[in-house]
Amino acid sequence: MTDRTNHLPTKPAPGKAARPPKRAYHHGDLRAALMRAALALIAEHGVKGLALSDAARLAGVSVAAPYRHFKDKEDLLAEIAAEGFALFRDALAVASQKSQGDKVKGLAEMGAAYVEFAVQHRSHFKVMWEGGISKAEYPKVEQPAYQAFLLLRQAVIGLLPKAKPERQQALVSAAWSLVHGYATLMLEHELDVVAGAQSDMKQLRQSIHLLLDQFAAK
Amino acid sequence: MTDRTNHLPTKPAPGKAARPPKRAYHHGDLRAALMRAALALIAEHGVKGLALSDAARLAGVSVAAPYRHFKDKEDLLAEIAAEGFALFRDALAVASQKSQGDKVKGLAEMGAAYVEFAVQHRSHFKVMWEGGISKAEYPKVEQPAYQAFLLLRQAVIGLLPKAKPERQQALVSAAWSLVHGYATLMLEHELDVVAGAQSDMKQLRQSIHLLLDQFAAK
DNA sequence: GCCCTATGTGAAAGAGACTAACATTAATGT
DNA sequence: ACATTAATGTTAGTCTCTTTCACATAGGGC
Repeated sequence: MTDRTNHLPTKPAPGKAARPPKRAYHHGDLRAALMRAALALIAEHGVKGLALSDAARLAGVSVAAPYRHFKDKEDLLAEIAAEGFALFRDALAVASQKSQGDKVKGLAEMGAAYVEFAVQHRSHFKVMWEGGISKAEYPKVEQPAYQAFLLLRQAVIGLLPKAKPERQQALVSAAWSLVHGYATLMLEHELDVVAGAQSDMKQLRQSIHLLLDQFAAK
Repeated sequence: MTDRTNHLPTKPAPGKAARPPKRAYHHGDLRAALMRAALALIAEHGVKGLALSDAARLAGVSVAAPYRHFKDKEDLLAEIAAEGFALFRDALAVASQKSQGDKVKGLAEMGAAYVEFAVQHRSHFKVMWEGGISKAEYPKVEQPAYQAFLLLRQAVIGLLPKAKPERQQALVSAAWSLVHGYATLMLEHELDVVAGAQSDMKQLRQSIHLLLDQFAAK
């Protein structure tokens, strides 16, 4: 039953003739393989439905093997969350560069990037927000998460540089809440009950502009 | 007043005497007791951390007893979600009545009620949204959830009765996303990184008005 | 080649979800 | 009243998953 030669999408093949991925005892890159396996399983069964033993089986190793690379299951999830937040931060950074001139547009870009990330990295996103990972306990997670927040904050405050701090803070939490709520509701298909025929991303951009354009007006 | 007959911590008291609230075989209202026990445990350890067996122990029965009242653990969670959505819907309904004259204020009230519910019914709210309950599978959950949505939708559309449907829909999803995102981020203490000294609810009302006041302007 | 250590394995303990067979009580009908 | 039946609890056991432990294997530096 257990196909020990199957390392997931086995991507290596950097050389020539694909050496039969016959894995002998040592895997080679089990750590990464386990993370990919976990992500694949989460995409299928949700975070709650992830069994570490399934990830191990999918990677073609014994159920005890993961413990050579992760302290426990939560540690694996934390690693995925950390990776996710790093990707997330980078995506937001790219978006923030896009429209340097038009600050309103820049913020809208960032909001779109926020939601787009959630869609394109569903599993990462779910682990990041509903993985139950305590950021205080995992600095590896908190660090990129905080950097991502700072990018968002900067983009919002850039619109109202002279406003009172309370107003800036209200705006920051409002903008964050808007895009975060949109992303989470969409991932759970809750927004299906709202939408007409338009696509999710079109609907999103409409919502974002509807609200963020107003930010500039003030 | 759901206090039936305090069945939670029951001590057999091997000695004689004492007519302690000795529960004789039949509990009396185990179904409700289990739901309360589960909610208490969820408040402490989160949805993920809930063990059905712990709820049983807390209710003073054997670990098999819950299966006389719930098909499985998910069924218990679905029941809690259904109860939560019913309370939620009622809370939104009350809020929608409050400011019949001023529609903008009415919507702000509803938004505040949304978040206030999340705070005051933390455990219910968490089960409702991160419990992993499929609404298609549990009509008992979907029904009150949909009614709650309709209340929110009605409040939003009431502001723009003549607008084009796409615009109305964008507004509905935006308003929903805003309050939902705010509620979820706040429950996870993510907003702590934003806030100054102001309280959560004050911050919320500021955010809501900041955005919802604009709704009326259009 | 040899040793050290990183990495993988099987076995087993412990916990939680669930089931089956049995026990006790509450309800109901006559 | 009393017997039958339906509800509701219990004990014991199975299954799966998490985690640990002692042991096996391989790769790299000397």
